[in-house]
Amino acid sequence: MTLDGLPHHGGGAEELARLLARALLAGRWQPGDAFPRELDLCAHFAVSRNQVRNALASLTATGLIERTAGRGTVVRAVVDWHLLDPLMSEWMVGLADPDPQLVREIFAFRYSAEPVVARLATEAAEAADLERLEAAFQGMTRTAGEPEARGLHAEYDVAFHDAIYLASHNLVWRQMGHLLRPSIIALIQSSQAHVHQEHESLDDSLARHGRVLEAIRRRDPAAAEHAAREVLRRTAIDLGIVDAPAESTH
Amino acid sequence: MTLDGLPHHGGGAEELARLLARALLAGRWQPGDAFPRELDLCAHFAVSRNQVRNALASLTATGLIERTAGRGTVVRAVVDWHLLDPLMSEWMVGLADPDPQLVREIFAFRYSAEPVVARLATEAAEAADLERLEAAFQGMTRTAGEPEARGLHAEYDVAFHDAIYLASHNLVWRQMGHLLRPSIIALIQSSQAHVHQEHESLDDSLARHGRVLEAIRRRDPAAAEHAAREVLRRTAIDLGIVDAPAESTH
DNA sequence: CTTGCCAAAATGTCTGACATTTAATAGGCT
DNA sequence: AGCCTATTAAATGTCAGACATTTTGGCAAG
Repeated sequence: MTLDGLPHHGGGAEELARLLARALLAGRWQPGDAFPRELDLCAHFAVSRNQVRNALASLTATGLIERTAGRGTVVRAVVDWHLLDPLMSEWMVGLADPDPQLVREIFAFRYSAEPVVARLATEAAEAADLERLEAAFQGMTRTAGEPEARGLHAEYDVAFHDAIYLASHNLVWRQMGHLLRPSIIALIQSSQAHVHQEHESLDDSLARHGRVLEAIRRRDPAAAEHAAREVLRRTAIDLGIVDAPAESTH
Repeated sequence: MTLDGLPHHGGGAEELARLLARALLAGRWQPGDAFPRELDLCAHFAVSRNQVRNALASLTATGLIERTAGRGTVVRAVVDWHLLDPLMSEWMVGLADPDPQLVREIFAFRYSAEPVVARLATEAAEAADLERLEAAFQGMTRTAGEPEARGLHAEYDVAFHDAIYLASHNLVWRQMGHLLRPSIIALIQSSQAHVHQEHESLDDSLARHGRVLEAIRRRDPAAAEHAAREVLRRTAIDLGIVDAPAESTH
């Protein structure tokens, strides 16, 4: 419950918030646990109480902690976290050891949502949206298989899926593009672990992405929905969420 | 651009934030406009700079405004708003004159999302979820048609749809229950306006809700998806988003 | 055993001064 | 005139310290 082992930081309330948030996301405290007091944080990080209070305000706003006058600060349960807050997504990316349960939940959401969004995109996409999809797909193609461009490839991957959400032209759906980055970053970290069938997997994934693009361009709702689901099915395999390609396509 | 006409308030930064947020949501300022300065807000509302800064921090966190040292505070565009932030939903409920475009966007989202969520619910619902659905549905039935219980009926309506999201047992989907309250409150305000075919509409809506419950209880994914879509189709008519029941059921 | 009071500890608030950033402005030089 | 620079003004950001408020627990009287 102490704050031993937390790294120091350069400066600024934002970075302090990020640091504490990542410790929380990594499971450093359990739900219901007492969080360090303001003055202890001030002392440990050598910052003013202002900075600490600002940082804690961010954690409160994202549902990570709950503060009450007189009682103190306690850590909230995972179900109370505001997973759709952009700040939260920012804090999740590059997390060394993300909670596999959380990764699975986010993926399950995407698996159910993205086919619908792809369908919407066939109806709402305009020229600019198609260009964005096209550019992202070509970026993916260009960087595929180059080991040193792994990060860049992931960025194009994020851009591709984000472009689908944007193409839906719905204010609510497009908010959820934030979830993509942590989800996809987790994917490449996971696939870095098991280096099995690297080439097959990538080619297959690329082809499936291409079919989504094509379906949206043809404005074929059923095909887009199906293709998006196929992309995510491939991703599920690579993430190790489903261990075998034993499932049929329908 | 001034703050004439803004009502005063009882006290507390939360209420001040709520007040300013509602003014923003009501379109009091245009995107890109300059927002009042801290000291002006202090003077107008007779509160300390602390309270003002706390309130503005909330508005910043929800993407309503953007602040930069030296430049000031400017109002952000609607596409930058964090519509999925619980605070935002709280601020939206009971808004006197909600932006019809925004209401339509939120409804379009629900129309595409809830059928999928209902399908998930058939697979993931447990006993407690069915009880919650059942209780909400019976509450809706009990309060249907009673003019003085209009607000209570809306609450049961919210509870019913929220129960669907909860029954999906997915961390991301259940976050979106927040969107329901403003959406459904807008509905009853709208239906208060045109008092056409009050009884028919309510009976029909109730029956469609019942079919969702039944489908989830039977664990019939296709039926649940279809029934949820039918509920929202009814709602679309009542909201005046589609003006006629000219569309076929399939 | 209960009740009430008091003290300790935590977060919340206020105030005033100062720091920093940004934009506009005035001035001098070519 | 035109341009570059230094200054000023105006806004948000930060700090430090004292004080207020809320909650909890202990202690003592009944």
